[in-house]
Amino acid sequence: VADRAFARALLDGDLEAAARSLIGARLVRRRGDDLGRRVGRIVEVEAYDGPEDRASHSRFGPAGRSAPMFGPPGRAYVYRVYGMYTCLNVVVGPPARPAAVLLRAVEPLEGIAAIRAARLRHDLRSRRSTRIAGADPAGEAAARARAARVRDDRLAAGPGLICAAFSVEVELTGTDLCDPRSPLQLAADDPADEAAATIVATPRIGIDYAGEPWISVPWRYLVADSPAASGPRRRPSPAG
DNA sequence: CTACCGATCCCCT
DNA sequence: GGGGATCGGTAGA
Repeated sequence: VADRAFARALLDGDLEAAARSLIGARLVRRRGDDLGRRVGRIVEVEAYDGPEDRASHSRFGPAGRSAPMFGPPGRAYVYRVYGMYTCLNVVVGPPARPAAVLLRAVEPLEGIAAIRAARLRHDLRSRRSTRIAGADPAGEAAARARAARVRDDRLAAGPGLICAAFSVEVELTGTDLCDPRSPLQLAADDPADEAAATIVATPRIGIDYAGEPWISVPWRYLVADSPAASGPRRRPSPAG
């Protein structure tokens, strides 16, 4: 089944509308490493506006890592955070308004074995660098056991976890996510799908340094009650 | 449930 | 030299 193109025009207007248009869209990893095709549904995003938004990386100006935010909509802005994770943004708005939407959670749909393998690879790479060089078979076995217990719908339940699960590295910054030839791209949602999805808005996560009003503006959008959203979750609820 | 903590590295604030 | 658009673990109420 061919992916349906994601219309770039959806990203070129109002910031909130652009962010909401990404909820339900598909994130597709087509190639770029030895793992197979992976597809997931975007269920949680956050909007970051121009330099006046004191939580937005566009406040650093067009010369640094956030340069893609000052370019055309539909490209990726990828950066490393806290040393060991990466975050994936979709650039939105015209270049005159440097803004982006952070992808915060994705529900795996296809290629779940590959998604799980990519996450395990990331987990093992992270912990290997924390250990003295040499064998640590017990620790590695424990890491593998932990990874095996993660439910399918939690495999990309956070901005760092998306990038681990879809092999998004900083080298992919600037990639045109609306180009079907790209190794990482967006695709439209299933027309028979998403109709019943209720989107809720909350303040953004992890930006207390920005001060008000930026701490409180409700620019985090997520599918209500999605089991794949970020943050701690209990076991699957019996009645949905 | 809340709170805190460490890992790790690149960009700057 | 400071600190972060994270995450998983631990301790305690």
